[in-house]
Amino acid sequence: MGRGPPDGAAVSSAAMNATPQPDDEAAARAANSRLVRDFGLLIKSATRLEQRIDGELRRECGISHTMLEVLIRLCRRPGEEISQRHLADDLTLTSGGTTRLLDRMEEAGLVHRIPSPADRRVTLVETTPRGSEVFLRAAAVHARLVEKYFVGPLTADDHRRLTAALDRIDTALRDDT
Amino acid sequence: MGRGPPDGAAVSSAAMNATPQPDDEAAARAANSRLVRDFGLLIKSATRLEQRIDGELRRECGISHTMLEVLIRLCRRPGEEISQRHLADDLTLTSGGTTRLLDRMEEAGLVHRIPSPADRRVTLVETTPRGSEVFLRAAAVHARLVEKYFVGPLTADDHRRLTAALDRIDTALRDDT
DNA sequence: AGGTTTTAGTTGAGCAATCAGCAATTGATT
DNA sequence: AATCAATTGCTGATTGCTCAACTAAAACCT
Repeated sequence: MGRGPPDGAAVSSAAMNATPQPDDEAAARAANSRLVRDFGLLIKSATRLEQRIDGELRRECGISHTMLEVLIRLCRRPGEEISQRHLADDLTLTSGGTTRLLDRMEEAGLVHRIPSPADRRVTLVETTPRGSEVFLRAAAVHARLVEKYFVGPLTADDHRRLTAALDRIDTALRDDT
Repeated sequence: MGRGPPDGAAVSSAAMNATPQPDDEAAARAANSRLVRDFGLLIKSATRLEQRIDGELRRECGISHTMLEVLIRLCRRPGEEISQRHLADDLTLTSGGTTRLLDRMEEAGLVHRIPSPADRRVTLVETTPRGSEVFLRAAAVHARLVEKYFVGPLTADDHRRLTAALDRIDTALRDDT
């Protein structure tokens, strides 16, 4: 009653399809490749993780995970000038997406925009006091979830190696184009 | 003219905000936490990776990464009965999302739906010959990218450990509700 | 100077997902 | 056998992004 197919029965329906294409075998081989599965796992677990934290943040703090990422960057070094462009690059968003994200955050009273005195094209983004406050609550939720799903299942060594590996992957991605 | 703030100047604008809230310091501390950054890296690198492969697949094969994930599952064990529900769970999609995803794939001639003879609520999904064919081309693109960004930057040992770690994370996520 | 090219941000249109609500079918309870 | 609960897939409305076209400002050439 385990996971594997019970050998014969399940295969019957597709066998009626016509001549068993030579493609089918090749496709089955490709689909069962180790790398394909591993890669899928990376994407899937990251997606699940983000969905989980996003849902929890929305429920408990009323902000999305993306908004939290913005607040993280704005709170990191208070007073540092951060432009929309900079945020867009850092968050892997387009400039248009960033515009509207900040529209929503501004409307929610979490940030405000200030035209840069040095360059009249750029607008700088700052947290409001309310932004910092919401961020603190969100950070607590975040910490709890990270603890549970990211730290809990891993040894300290695993964690260190995982981070290092991701960092190399991320660097490779950024360096290319 | 480097990256870091030139010490005094950048801080001035925020300092005018009012009384320096005690929150600000706490927020800065939280934002600089090691875990926050590591977690962000996981999400970000996975996102970038998926965007990259998604774009390449669309350009070269005309399908999205999500569609590829569907084809992988349908080709893995040809003849195995796979319901929409099963796909939805496996892809971390809602049933509504799956319905429309399969609508598009059916329209593109990649899959077709068959009502299950055993349970008239469920509809089964199969690849068409064209689906297998497209999958083969997509798998080649996929393999090239996985090789470049997932295998290239890592040693074999890193890769093995990374996968194991992700598997534990994914399991923890699934086991919890 | 003066004209071209690049960069920052906004906007309209479109896409792919979500959520919430629905009908049909099945299984369980009495 | 009749009801009630749970499950499957579909649909309208909404969300949050992308892409492409646009304006304004700055940087770069001769």
